[in-house]
Amino acid sequence: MEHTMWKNKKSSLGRQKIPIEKIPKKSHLQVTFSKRRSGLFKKASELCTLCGVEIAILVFSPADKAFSFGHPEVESLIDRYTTRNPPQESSAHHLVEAHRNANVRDLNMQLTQLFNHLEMEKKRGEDLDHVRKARQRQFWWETPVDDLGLHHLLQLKLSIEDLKNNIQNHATNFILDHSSSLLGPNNALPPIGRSAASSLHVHPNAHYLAFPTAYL
Amino acid sequence: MEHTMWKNKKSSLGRQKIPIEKIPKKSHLQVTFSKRRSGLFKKASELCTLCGVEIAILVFSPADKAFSFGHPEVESLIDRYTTRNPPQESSAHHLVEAHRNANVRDLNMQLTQLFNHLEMEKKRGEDLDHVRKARQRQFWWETPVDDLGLHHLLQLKLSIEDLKNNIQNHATNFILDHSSSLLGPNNALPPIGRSAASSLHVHPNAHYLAFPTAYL
DNA sequence: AAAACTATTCTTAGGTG
DNA sequence: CCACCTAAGAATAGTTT
Repeated sequence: MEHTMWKNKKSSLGRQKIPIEKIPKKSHLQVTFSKRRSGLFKKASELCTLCGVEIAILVFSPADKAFSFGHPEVESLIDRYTTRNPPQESSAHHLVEAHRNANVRDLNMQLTQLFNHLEMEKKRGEDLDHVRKARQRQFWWETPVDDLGLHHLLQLKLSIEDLKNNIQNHATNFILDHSSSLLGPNNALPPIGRSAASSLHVHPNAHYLAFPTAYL
Repeated sequence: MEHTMWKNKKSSLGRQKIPIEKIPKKSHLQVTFSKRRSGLFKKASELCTLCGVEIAILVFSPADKAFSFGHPEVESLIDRYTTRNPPQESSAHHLVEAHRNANVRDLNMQLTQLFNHLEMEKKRGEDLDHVRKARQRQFWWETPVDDLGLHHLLQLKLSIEDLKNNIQNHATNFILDHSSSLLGPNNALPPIGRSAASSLHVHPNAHYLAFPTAYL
């Protein structure tokens, strides 16, 4: 049977050392990606178990496919993360002050960028977490996260752009008309912060907003 | 010098197998957490380099300290993830439907300008990052994000967050006041979305940003 | 394209300074 | 806390089925 089993020829050279740099061969890269990804997720799960920590991992392949690992759940951990790196907001009356003489352009500019981060603030809708919770059960790290209705996303994107313009409009009018007063305590409005942008981002990788971390 | 070198006593038993379950001893757990966390981040970084993928990792310790790894950046990856998993859009959608017809056109113009500005900011950031990258090739995940020095962008971020709250408040009032009606012929805004355009849709080079690690 | 197989490299538990 | 050490255990590159 063995064509080359003469004497002690090894059936495999075993693991070879490879340089940590981009793998040129595409097929090879794909295999490595697969293996190492699951290795990474396994390590993560072990760390979760051993140390009782919570971990979320997001991976975007070169083809822009998304994979994720999350214990207990990606969504809730993202929420926690974004909550902790708080946008450091000012108080409501400060806002009124700031925008009393804001013009349309400023609003527009900020509004557009707002949408890049709007997702981060939609965490009020925790209802969703419950829905998702049921989905992943065992070997959660093996679940590809990718398949979503692109259709739906595009639709949503349009809606949001419309919304953006409308809000702009009304905000302008509002400011002009009642150029003072009327801002109650913030935080009154869960619903609007809930919108999603499209999968076709307006920002490739956009501005680099980083907050220095100061945990606890 | 060797206190226990008598005969062939081994100086170490080497790695012992441990069960994958919560480590009971707290001090021990902390050490393992430290070691394995950096191991995990190293694996992630290797995967990034080898396969050209983008990865974000969030870790919350039992003491609720946050650690993160991000290539190119945690925030932008989170953004991408949440964008692709649209949480839900009921309320926003209603709002959108309610205000289909706005004076889209001049907003359009402004937004176009806006995007140009954004491009500039982005380039600035990339340039800065390029410098950084040249400086630090290895172990970039250990690089604190604080010295990014994108003062301008941080400032911008603040205004965004301010505006966000402002808009929310305005929207709240608006919704309360005109809680229905207002429908009209739609008139979408092709230019501003420029989603399909994607002229700068590939991130040429990543940014090596990570958050400094805190201690348990 | 996925699973099995190996030989090798890599990671890390346990210890010391 | 960190860096280093040792050697056992794990992960995996390359190959085969």
